[in-house]
Amino acid sequence: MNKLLLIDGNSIMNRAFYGIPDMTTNDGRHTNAIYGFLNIILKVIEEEQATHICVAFDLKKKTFRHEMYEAYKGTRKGMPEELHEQMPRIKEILQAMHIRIVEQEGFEADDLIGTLSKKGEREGFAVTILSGDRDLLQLATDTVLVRIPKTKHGKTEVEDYYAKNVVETYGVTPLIFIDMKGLMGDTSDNIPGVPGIGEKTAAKLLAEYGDLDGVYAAVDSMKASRMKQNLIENKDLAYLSKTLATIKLDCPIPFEFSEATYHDPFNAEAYTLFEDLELKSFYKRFSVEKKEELTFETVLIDDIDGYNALLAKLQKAKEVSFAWITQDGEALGVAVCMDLEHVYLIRFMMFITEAMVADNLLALSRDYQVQLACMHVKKLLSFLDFHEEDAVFDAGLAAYLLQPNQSEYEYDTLAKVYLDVTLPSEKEMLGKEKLGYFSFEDEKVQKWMAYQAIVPYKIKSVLREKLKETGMESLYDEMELPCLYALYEMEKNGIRVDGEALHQYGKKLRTRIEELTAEIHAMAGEEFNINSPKKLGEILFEKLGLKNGKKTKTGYSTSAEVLEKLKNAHPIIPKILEYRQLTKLNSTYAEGLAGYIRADGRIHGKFHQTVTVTGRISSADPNLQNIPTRMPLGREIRKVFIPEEGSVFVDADYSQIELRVLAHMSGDAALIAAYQADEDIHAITASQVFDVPLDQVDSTLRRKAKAVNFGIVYGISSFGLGQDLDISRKEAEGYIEKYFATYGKVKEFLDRTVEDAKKNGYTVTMFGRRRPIPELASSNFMTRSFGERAAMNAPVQGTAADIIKIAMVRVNRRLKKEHLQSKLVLQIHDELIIETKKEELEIVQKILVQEMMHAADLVVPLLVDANVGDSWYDAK
DNA sequence: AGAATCACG
DNA sequence: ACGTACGTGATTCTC
Repeated sequence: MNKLLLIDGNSIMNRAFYGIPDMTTNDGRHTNAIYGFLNIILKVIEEEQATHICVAFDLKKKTFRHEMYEAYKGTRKGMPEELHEQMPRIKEILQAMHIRIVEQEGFEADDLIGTLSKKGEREGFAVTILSGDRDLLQLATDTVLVRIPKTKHGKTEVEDYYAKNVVETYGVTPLIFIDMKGLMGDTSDNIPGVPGIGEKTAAKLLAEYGDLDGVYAAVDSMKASRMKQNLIENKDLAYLSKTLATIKLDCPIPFEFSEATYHDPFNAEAYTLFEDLELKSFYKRFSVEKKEELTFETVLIDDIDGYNALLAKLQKAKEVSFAWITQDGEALGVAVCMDLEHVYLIRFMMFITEAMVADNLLALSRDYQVQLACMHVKKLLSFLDFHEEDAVFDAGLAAYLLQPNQSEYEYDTLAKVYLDVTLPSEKEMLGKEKLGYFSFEDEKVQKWMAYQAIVPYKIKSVLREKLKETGMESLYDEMELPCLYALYEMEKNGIRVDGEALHQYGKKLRTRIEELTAEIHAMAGEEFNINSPKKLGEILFEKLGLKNGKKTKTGYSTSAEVLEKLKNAHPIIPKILEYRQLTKLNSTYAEGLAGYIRADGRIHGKFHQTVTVTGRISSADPNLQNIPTRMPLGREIRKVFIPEEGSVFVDADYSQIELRVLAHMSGDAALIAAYQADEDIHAITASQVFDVPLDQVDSTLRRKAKAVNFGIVYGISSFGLGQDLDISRKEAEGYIEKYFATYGKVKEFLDRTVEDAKKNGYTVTMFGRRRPIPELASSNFMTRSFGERAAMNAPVQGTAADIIKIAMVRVNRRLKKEHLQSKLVLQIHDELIIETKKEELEIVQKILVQEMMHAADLVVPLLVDANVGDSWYDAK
């Protein structure tokens, strides 16, 4: 039997748009609705095994029913621009996929679907209607199925309705469903209905009187009530609503279903559109061979003569790019490229050893003046002993500066952005394949290796050019590229951890956790998983009946913020708070860190340079930038981070670097004066904002002022500040106004920053680092507001990040140049830690403090606090 | 895979 | 009227 699928294009696009987070192509075109739409319809097409498909759309021109509504109540809201721009694109895609589009001037999509469904039924199709709009339920019959997709916890589930299911759910038949809409209205569909009548009442009335006419025939005999009054007063509205809700079944349809067969959707034409919109998850559905847009020849080098001949050519080349091919920390070979026609794949083996090739590559840079390029230099340094002076071009790093909001910088992404070429990703090429000696003979593996060498070769000049254009060339050459070597040092050095002490700490925690678990279960009267916010919420707010079920998203919030307010409501609350704290310390730190201690007794975490949008470094595996310090018990962990024998830690951190940067960038005289006089900035702010003489500022006022200062740096909002200080929005508003009255130039600076960012699409730090903020162009208030706050924060946070990068580079250089054995071990955003040989303590501490203080020339001093200790705990 | 929570700057 | 502080990463639970 032929299956006809009728899709309500507008409503599904709408659902997809609001259900899927924003997605854009690299050049900023929105695709979330298209993506969601295709996902839903392809899923349904597959389930239904549809043979014929029509997608109906509304045309822009207003229809009769719209006009009736607008006559009733103002103008209908248009769709947001981000959705609007996706409409022509989805139609283009459907066309390319040979899916019939139905549009008729003067008719809405649901009228067309109604008509088509009747026509389909008459012609013997099994008809399925897919819509996000419950209005369409009136079309359900014994054979016509109406399917309504719902997003539940991120997953799309589809509700199915035949006529009998409509009766089960709403208590009325699909035809009477229209009358029901007439009575109850539908806010999402802009149908007014009769005031005071909702789903329950409407169903009751219709069950009793049959239909709308029946209700009104009997209205006079009803006993006096508010409802009766409403019915009588709004009779016209009820009938208007019914007309609004009635779907037409007699539109002209100028084609036959034979012209709507579903065939060959994943063809070459469709592929180019999917590719253009970067809808990668659909690529695999296409069987068409991908066009090879990067043509080159791979040459396998696996004998010494071949290698020597290649090496001779490389030594005469001007530019060479390469990729060190590794798996699980083991090097297999190297891909090399010195022209656009060939990629040489050097396979490590008996006579072509890794060490030899590594030496030869280093020599290319050092002895033959060859300019080298590759993708992720820091990852290579454990194999190739490049130094800062070698100036190997890092395509990934350059691409990060140009677009720091990208999630990764692998060859396929770089090729798409800078060459407009779509290459299969590593995952697509290799899957879960394990590489080995014979992989060099596999064509796919060869391609994968080759891409990693040829992509940097091809894009290097483009990246250079763009860095110049955007004024970020010196940022790249003088800050980011050298910084990578300092970061590598820290990764290589690692930090020593006392494993036994860590174990003892964990043991102490676990003992207390067991006690707490028992106490909490006893108080709750049952055993349950305290780690499950869902279960915990049920226990607290249902079983124990605690009042504050206030914050919800997918249930009750049980965050510390909420629990803190309930502290005195029930003795179980403080126990839970303590339990939370201890389990966090145990799993993330005590147990988590233990797994990272290597044979050398040290933890070698990773420092990522191309992750944050603002220019900061991030730390992972493990994250060493969020080791506890704020709470005493958590802070204890820092005692297990210790220097090796004969060394101590020197720990130096900037004092309020972001506020100082703000003072400099805004040029605010009051703020600058305060810092130049080395005043307590939070106390000064308190005195100004709260109109209190400086000597009468107590700790509470100072704390509040500190929160205001933080708020300024974060892109102040009265709501956020109010939340943080637990005061009213109004009160917070007052603080902010007073702050800006005191520091007028700061306000000017923040306003100017947002304005420039809106104009340019990005913010800029003192050192030229850009952060794109596409959210500023959003038509969505919330998204745009976020963009504004981010714009206020980015130059400040970013400049601070720039400054400490400069300091790191200079400190690292001096340690090397002065042949010191001390080594950088950690960077925590405004803090640097050096594991210092005791005999070098004096000089190293001086170097660290001096270089940090003078890393940037601001109009206010950059103050640095330094401490020495036998553990991280003691050095802070 | 994503949400909730919480550790840091 | 909209519903929020900026920037990260790890763990656990839930789907």
